[in-house]
Amino acid sequence: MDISTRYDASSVESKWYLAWEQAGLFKESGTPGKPKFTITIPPPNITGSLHMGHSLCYPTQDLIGRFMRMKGHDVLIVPGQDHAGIATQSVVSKQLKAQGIQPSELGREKFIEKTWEWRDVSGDTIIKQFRMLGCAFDWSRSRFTLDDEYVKAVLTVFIDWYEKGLIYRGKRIVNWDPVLKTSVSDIETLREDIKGKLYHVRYPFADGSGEVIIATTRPETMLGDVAVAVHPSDARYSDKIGKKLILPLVGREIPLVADQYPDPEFGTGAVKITPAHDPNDYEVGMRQGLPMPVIMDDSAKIIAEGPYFGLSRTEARKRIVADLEEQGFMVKIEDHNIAIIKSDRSGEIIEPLLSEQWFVKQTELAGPGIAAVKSGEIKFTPERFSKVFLDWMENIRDWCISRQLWWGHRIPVYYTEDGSHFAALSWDEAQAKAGDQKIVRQDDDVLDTWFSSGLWPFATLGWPEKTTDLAERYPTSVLVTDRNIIYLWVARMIMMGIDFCDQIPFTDVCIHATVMTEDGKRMSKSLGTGVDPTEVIAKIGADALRYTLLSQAGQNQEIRYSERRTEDARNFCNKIWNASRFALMSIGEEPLGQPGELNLIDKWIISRLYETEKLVNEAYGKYDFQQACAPLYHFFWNEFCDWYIELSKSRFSDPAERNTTGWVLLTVLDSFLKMLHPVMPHLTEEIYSHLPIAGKSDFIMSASWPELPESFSNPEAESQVAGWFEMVRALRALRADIDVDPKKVIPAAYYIGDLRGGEDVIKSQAWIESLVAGASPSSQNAGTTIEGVDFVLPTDGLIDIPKMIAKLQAESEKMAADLVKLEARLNNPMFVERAKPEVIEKDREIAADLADRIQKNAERIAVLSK
RNA sequence: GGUCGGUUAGCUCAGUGGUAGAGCACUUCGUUCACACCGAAGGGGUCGUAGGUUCAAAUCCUAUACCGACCACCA
Repeated sequence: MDISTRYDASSVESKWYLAWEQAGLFKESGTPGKPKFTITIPPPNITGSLHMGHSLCYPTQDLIGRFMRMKGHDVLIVPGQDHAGIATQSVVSKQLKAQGIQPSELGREKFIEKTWEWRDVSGDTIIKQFRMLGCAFDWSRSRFTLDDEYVKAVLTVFIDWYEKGLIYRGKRIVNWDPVLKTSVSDIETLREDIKGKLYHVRYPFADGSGEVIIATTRPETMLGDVAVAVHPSDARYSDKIGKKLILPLVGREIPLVADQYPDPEFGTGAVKITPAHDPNDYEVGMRQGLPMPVIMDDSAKIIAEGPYFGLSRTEARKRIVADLEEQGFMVKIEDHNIAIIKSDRSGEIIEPLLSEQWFVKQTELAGPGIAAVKSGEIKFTPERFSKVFLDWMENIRDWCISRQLWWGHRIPVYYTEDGSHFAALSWDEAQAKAGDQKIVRQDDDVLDTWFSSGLWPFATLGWPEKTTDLAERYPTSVLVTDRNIIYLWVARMIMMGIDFCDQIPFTDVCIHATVMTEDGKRMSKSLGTGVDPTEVIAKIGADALRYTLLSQAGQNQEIRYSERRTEDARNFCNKIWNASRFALMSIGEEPLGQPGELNLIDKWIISRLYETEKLVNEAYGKYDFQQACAPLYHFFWNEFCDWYIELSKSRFSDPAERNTTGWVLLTVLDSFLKMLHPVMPHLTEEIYSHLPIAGKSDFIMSASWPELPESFSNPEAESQVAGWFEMVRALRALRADIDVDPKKVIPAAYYIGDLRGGEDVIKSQAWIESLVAGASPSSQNAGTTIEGVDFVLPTDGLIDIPKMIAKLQAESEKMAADLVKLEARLNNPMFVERAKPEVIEKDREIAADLADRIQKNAERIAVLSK
C-alpha cells in the first residue's frame, strides 16, 4: 500500500473503474436463482453535460445497485440517452447559424444528418462523465431513443393508440413557442407574475345606442375578436344581448353574447372574445359557435389584413394602444399584475394559438396508474410525492404530442389525397392499409420527446419483442429521479407501462433532493451559479464528491452544495486512508491466525459494528443515505479511530494480544469498508485490495454485504466500556483544568470507588502512570466525581486555586439547577403515578448522582478555600 | 387562491414524547511513534411565534409569521 499520508483519489479511481469493467462487473451475472434487480436510468439529453444534479442522481442509482449486488441480487443498470427533440434541435440550429447556415434552407433531411453528426461527435460527453463518478452501469446495453429498435417501439405504441382511438387529431389552443416555432405541452411551460397593464376600451354599438367597455391585458388580440361576452345574469347588459358592436380600429361588426365565462365582479363584466388566441375565449367560441380567425403566424407576427400586418406582438400592441388613444376608444389604462406563461425551453412568452395538433386521451390511461399508486403497488419515496402525483393524475388533461420540429420520431401518419389518414410503420404499410387510395404524404410533425421516453423501462428491455429480459426484469425495481419530471416522465412511464405491458414499470420511485448553491439559489450555467463536478472530482475525487452529496440526501427536498462540505468528505477519505495504513502496518501482509479470547474493548467495538450495520442496512434500504452516512462516519471516526485504534497501539507490542487485536481490527475494517462501498466505491476497493484476509473476494464490489452474527451484539460490554470512557474523559478534563499538557504522563492519580475493570484503559487513555486506590497524600488536589468514582490528581502547588474554585462553583450551580428541576418532577405525584417506571428510575439515579457530585464539589471547595 | 416542505448553536444540518446533537467556525493546549486533511479540552441554543393536549412537547394538535417548491383559465 502506498505510504503517502494523503489519499490520492485521482490515481486510484480510474484504475479501479477499468478493473471492474474488465472483470465484467457492470454486467448482470446471470447466476440462476439470484433475484433480479433492475434500474433503467433516466436518460440524459445528448445536449447535456454533467452538473451537480447528475452527481447526486446517478451515484444514487449506483449506490443502490452496489448495495443490492452485495445483498445477493443480480443487478443490471441500463444506461442510455434521450434525443431531446427541442433541446437538441435548438443547439444544432444555433451552431449552424453561427456557421452562416440557415436550417430552413438546409431542409429537413440535411438538418437531421447534421444533427446525427453532432450527436456522434459530442453527444455522449455526459455518458463518459458518468464513468468519472464511478457509476457501474452496463455500457454495452446503452440505449438511445432514436435507435432503430427504439423507434420501432415508439411507432408501435403510436399506431396502437391511434387505432384504439386514444390518439386523435384536433384543432385546439396550444402553447405556441414563437422562437422555437413549435407547440409545447402545458408542463413544459412556466408561469410568472409580471407587472402589466389593464386596458379599458370602448366598443360602440353599431346602432349608435351607446357602448360597452371591455378590459383587456392584450389589446393586440382585438384584431381577432369575434364577440364581446357578458354573464347572462348581469343586469347591466341583459337588454342588449344579441346587439352588434363595432370593433374599434377594424370596423368589423361583432355580437354581444351571453356566456357563463365572464365574472360580473371583474372590471366592467364584459370580456372581448378572441377564440384563436386564448384558451378561455376558445371555450366561449365553441359554446357560442363563433368564427375563430387566427391573426398571428408561427413567429407571432400579425397576419390580419390591415395596418398592423407584419408587426410583432409587442410592436402591434404599442401601435394599437396609440391608435386607440388617438381615436378616443381608450377609456383608461391601469397597472395590473398579470400571469404570463413562458416556454421552459426558450424562455419566450407563449402565444396561445389555435392549431391542428395530435393529442392523446389521458383520462382512461390515468385510471390504472392512480390505482397502482393508491394501492401501494408503486411506492414513492419520500411518500409525500405520491400525493403530488395523484393530484395531477386525477386532474389530467389530454396530452398534445405533436411538435413542429425535425429532430425526433416523425409521426407515422400517412395521408391520402382526400385527407384520410392511416398510422403505419412505413409508407408501404400505410399504402397497404389505404387500399385503393393513394398515399401522398407523411405527417410533418414529430412526437413530443416524452412520448418516447415514456417507454424507457420496457423499450430498453426489448419491447415490443417478447424478450427474456422483459420477462425477467420487468417491472424494474426502482426509478430514481428529480421531482421536476414527476408529471413529464414518471406519470407517462406508469401509464404507458401499464397499458402496453399490463404491469407497472417499477415498484419504487425515489425522488431525490435538488442541489442548490450554497446560498440556496438554483444552480444554473446561465446565471453562473453552477459548479462543474468534473473540477471537483479532479480536486478531491469522485468518492468525496459522492459522499458530499449523498451524505446530505434523505427526505429533504433541497441540498445546498458548498465547497466547505467537500472538505469534510475529503478529510473523511483521508482519515479512512490513514487508519487503514495504520492497520496494515501493524498487522503485516500475512493473513492472521484465529483470534484468542476477546477482551471487553474488542467486544465493545464488535458490538458497535453490529449496531452500525443494522442502521446502515436499514437506511440504504429506505433510500435515506444521510441516515446511512452519519452512523458510518461516527462509528469510524469517533469509535473505531478515537478509541479502538488508540487502545490497540499498546496491544500490538504485546505478542499475546497482537493476533487478537489484529483480527478484530481487520474484521471491523473489512465490514466497515463493505458498508461504505456503495457510497465510496473506489477508496474502499483500493484498501480492500490490500487487506490480508484469506479467501476474500476478487473485488469488494463483488463481495457480500457483511452478515454479522447476533453474537456480535453485546450491550453489557458496550455499557461497561462506555463507563470507562466517561472516566477517561473526566480525567482528561481535569488535567486540562490544572493545565497539564495533553498526553504528558502524570505519575499518579488517586481514586475512591469501583473502576469496573477499566484500570488499563483509563491509565493509557488519560495518560496516567499509576492509579492508586485511596485518598491522595498531597494537600493540594484537583478532583472530580464521575460514574460514582472520585478521582483526585495531586497538584503539588501548581494549581490556580481561585480559578479552580470558580470552575467547581460554576459546575455545581449548573448541577444544582438540574437537580431542582429533577426533584420538582420527582415530587410531583402525577409524574410518579403516570410516568413509565423506567423513566422514574432513571431520573432517581440521575438525581442521586447529581446530589452526590454537588456534595463532593462542596467538600473540594472547602478544602481549596483553606 | 390551493397543496406540500422548511424554520433547532455564528454557518450547514441531524434529532417524532422523557435533563438539546453533529460537522465546520471560535477559544486554550499539543510537532518522533496512522492521520495537522490530526489529537485533547472548552465556550455557545428559553428548538419562528401564540395557544392547546400530556405527569412530561424541539417532537402531537390548532392558529399565525417568514422562506421555498409545486399546482391554479380571472379578462
